[in-house]
Amino acid sequence: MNDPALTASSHRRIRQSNEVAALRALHQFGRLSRAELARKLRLNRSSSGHIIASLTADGLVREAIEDPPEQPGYARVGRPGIMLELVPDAIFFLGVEIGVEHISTVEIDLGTNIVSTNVEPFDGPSISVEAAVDRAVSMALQSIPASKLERCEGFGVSTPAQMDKHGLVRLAPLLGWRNVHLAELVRDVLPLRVPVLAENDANAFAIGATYGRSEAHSGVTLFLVMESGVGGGIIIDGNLFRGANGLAGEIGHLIISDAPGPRRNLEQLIGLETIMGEYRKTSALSHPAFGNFLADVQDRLPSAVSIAEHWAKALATGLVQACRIIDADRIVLGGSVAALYPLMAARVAAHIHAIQESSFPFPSITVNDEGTVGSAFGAACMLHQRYLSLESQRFADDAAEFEEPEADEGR
Amino acid sequence: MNDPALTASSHRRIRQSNEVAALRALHQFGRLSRAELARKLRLNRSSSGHIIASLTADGLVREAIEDPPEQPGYARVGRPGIMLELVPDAIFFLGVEIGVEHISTVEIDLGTNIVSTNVEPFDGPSISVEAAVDRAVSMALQSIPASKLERCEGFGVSTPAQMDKHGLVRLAPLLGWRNVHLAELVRDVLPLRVPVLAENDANAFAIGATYGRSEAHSGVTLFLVMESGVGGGIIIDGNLFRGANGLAGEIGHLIISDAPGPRRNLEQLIGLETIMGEYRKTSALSHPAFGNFLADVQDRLPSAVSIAEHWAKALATGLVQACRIIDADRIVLGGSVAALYPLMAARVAAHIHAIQESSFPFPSITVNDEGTVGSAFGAACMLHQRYLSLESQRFADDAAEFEEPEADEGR
DNA sequence: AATCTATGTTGCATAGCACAACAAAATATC
DNA sequence: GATATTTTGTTGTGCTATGCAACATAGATT
Repeated sequence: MNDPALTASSHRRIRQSNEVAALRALHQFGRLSRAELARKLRLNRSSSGHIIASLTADGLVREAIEDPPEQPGYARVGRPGIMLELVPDAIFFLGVEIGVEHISTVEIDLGTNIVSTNVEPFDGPSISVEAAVDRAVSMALQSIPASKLERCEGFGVSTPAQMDKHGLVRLAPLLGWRNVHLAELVRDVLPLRVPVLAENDANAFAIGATYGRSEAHSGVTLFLVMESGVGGGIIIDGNLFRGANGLAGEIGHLIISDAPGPRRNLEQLIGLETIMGEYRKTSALSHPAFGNFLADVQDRLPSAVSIAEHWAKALATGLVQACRIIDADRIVLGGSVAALYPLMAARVAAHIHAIQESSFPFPSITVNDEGTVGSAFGAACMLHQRYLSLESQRFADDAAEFEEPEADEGR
Repeated sequence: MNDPALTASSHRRIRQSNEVAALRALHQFGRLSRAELARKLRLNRSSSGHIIASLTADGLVREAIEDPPEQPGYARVGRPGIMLELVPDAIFFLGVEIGVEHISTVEIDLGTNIVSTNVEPFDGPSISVEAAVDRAVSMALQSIPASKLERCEGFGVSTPAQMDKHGLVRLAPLLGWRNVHLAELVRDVLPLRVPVLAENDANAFAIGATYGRSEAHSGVTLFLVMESGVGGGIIIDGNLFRGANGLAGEIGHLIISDAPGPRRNLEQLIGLETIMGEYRKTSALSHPAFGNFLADVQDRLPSAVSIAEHWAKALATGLVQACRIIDADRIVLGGSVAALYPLMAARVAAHIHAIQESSFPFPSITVNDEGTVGSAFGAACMLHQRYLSLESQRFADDAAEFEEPEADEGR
């Protein structure tokens, strides 16, 4: 019923769709002239001009002041186009991550540049949802002057929880939440009437790590976040693939039951705690850090290398299993444990080769080195993505009537 | 560049998009009045009327002659609408499956009804690609009168092979093919200028089993085909998810390495050959068939039950692994081995419960009882789906200019 | 029979795009 | 250096599909 493919185009919709396409093209390619835009969007130069005029009037696009640095060989015949660009500070989006031990907030602008961040320690398990939301919202708004607030166009929350696409948390074991409507709670507290989205932290991280990257714009990206827990997310053609319950890509709970004894899942084999638990047994240091472990691996200390070898094998097994099912184009590793991968890449590759049948291709593996605010950044990106879509607030004139006149089975 | 989301709507595009939406709505809901259609498509009754007029002129839609059977309580106040329906025999699509031991062909109409089928034995491994294609095409066209040929709007091929979305086969181990452009070969042989698509047999089967089913229209469906081999396909929101190499859902090659010794993949644990190999050891019959095995399981013969129990456990393990990654909404089992599932459903459920962590939901499992032409039917459905999309031949007037003026990175 | 309600059709208004023509700004050519 | 060439941005016109409102129609309701 609400199948977007079944919804008709109308007149307003055409313009909306084309304005959105123009904004996305500018976001994706940086700077374009009207004529270049027209070619990319397969429409007439005159239409392109009209659309740009609308967007300029709205303050979202402007003509770039300085000329692009004259790249050698870039001189083309004909009248040069006037470069257009998004106005970065036209609007902004906020993202917060309510973690177990900290809350992080991020402000990004229309160009998805990080404007400011804020990280504070936090004791998740001992604090109620309401208090956590209060804290997160006030942290996010803290550095925003009142005059700027109205330019906020979205608020995203990420947290380690199973939740549906509406932001209803079914279960957050690490925080002790159950059946709370996180997105609603945020909407209630937030002194702004902007769209609010909530998402699982690993999914949000995956969005943040891929959003705007042209590599991830098409194809399948499997993203892994390896900390004490191991989460994951799948990005298909630039969009998060949530699955039925938002659990798609939760690769940490794959069963890697090579060893006899109790079943072990991937998280228990490649997570930070396992590594450090093993490492502590062999390290000479009294309070070894992960950095010490990395150094020991680099120095080829046998005890450390042995731990890393087990890690590499388990990781390889998990990735092969995942790729048998989703056939990814690329794998991106994130989280602090990902720093171990470059040291072990050859071993992981060898294990992959040994495990999987030779006729299967295997995607490239890269490491993501985002800062500590990756998940909050991703939450903010979700709203940037939404703004650059037909669900954008900019087209909210008739959205009020779209209040689902008929029952719909979700998803 | 060719991101469809970046392609602008133009005038022609509006009408095309709305005609397509109308056709899809009629296909999905069967019969609708103009007013109902207008509501579903969120457009004005008058526009709905215009669109229907176009489609009627094209012979694709007609007013239903007999009134719908007066369902009790269905009498509504106001002038009753005139029911519209697709004209089933306005056009048709052909699908062929080039299997290892047989070739099947199917003709379907605009209502995705099967008009005719044709199955012949075939010795795949000993025959060249060209000969196989020749044979398949002539079988498909065999029963079509020449006068009807021009109403053909698409030709689909399915075969057990790894291939890209353009129909370029990388490898077909069972048929001994390598690096052949299957879709091109068919286009060359086919005496029709219609779209040709090729797809892996399991993927095609998955499309056929879900296409037009409202359940599969949204959400994630994991489809398993269990014969001597075990293939699979993933349908997301009604569309096939191919992955990077068309291998998404190839769950048969998941590694289920519980037992020590050589690695065993799922196919080797739950495939028909394994079951029958074990069964032959215990059966009193000299040439036992799968049906005998099913009967023995039903009769609770210990030796058969033991085999089935191993099957159930391996299946459960594979399904849990798959759902950890794609978080399916539903699982559909197909192929002849699927007949074993109803007898073992409780055991499979018990294993699933034992294997996976309790906090994870698990989708429903159903059995698909399509005939033997499922894969050929699916191949034909792919072209039906294409026809009911903006890539439809009906809009080919400008498609010729769309010849990719600039390099594009595929996918 | 009169009223009500929803459908299908028709005429008109409007919005947005394509097209063509033109001025502008650069390179290419002699 | 003057002219031709190429490409860009703009402007005016025409077309097309939708929206809107009015009306006739066909059944149910009273």
